[in-house]
Amino acid sequence: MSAKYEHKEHHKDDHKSLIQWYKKNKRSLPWRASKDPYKIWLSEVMLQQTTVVAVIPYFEKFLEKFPTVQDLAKAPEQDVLEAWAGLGYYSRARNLHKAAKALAENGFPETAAELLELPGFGPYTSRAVSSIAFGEKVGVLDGNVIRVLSRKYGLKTEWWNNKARAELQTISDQLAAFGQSDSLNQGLMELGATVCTPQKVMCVLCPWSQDCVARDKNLIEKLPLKKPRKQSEVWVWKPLVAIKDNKVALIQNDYAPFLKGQWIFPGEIAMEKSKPKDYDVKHNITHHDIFIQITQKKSLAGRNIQWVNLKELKKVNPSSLLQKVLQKVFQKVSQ
DNA sequence: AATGCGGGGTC
DNA sequence: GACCCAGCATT
Repeated sequence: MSAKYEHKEHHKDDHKSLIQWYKKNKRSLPWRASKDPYKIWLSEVMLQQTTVVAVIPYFEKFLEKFPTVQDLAKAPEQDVLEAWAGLGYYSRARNLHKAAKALAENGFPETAAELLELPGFGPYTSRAVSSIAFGEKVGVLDGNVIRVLSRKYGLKTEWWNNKARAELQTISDQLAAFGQSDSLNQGLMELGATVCTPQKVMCVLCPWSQDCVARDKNLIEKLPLKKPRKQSEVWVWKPLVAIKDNKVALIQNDYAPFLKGQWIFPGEIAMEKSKPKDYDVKHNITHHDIFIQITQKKSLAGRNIQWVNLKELKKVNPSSLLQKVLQKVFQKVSQ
């Protein structure tokens, strides 16, 4: 054990104060009303890169459509994607569906190690489901937990590096090992989401504020360390948009550096030094800043073209990029 | 180890 | 409008 953790030994009741705080202050959220592993899992996957506010309506609707893991397993993938449309990161939905097929058959394994074998279950989701639904004494490590632990114990951990990240995982595991790992893990995340936030930190509400290294040493703004970022690139995309009989012409993307292999409008794309003066729509995919200049066509020919009904578009490609472009096209028409 | 995947929030 | 955010799969 490194010297860094010895600090922690001085505060052996950290887990108790956090759990007590969580039980008193937790928000009432739809997925907290149940111990059903399916619902816990669904919420964790939806919450992976999305905010609580955005997730709630999707979560409710999704469960109306697919009330059990068996319902999800037997649904066509396109229906699952449609229910996910707007949430982003659509491979999450595809993997959710794949895993549902295995889970519907055999039921949920109750340990993180077993869950980890399933598609879409990484270290975080496996531990979240096993601890929250089944009480396994394993700690979670997500962005919230990284922030809380880095500050509380004053750790300058380069958490994006796997080896360094393992140190934080160890601390989280140690806290969970005391018991009530469900409340402990959710407490860590709740604290990070509501009190120990990236900005406007509310230490006055924190159960750990009396013994927080970052607070003592005025390091709140410095921790956690920031991951170095890849510089963003400016791309100008000139899609050809042809609409006929409520159908739109798409090709399988072999020319743009984003959404590879997915059905998008045909057209041209180029990387530029700076953003163009005129554009119709702007979209962002990771480090691609995409400036879109739309060309409307009366017709389009080519053997690779697929004409997709506008009502079915979200099933073929749920990305909001296409929705944004079409919205602009209809806006132009009505002007 | 590095890259791709999207949408939303903040200032 | 510029900048920030992060879990999982793939390569």
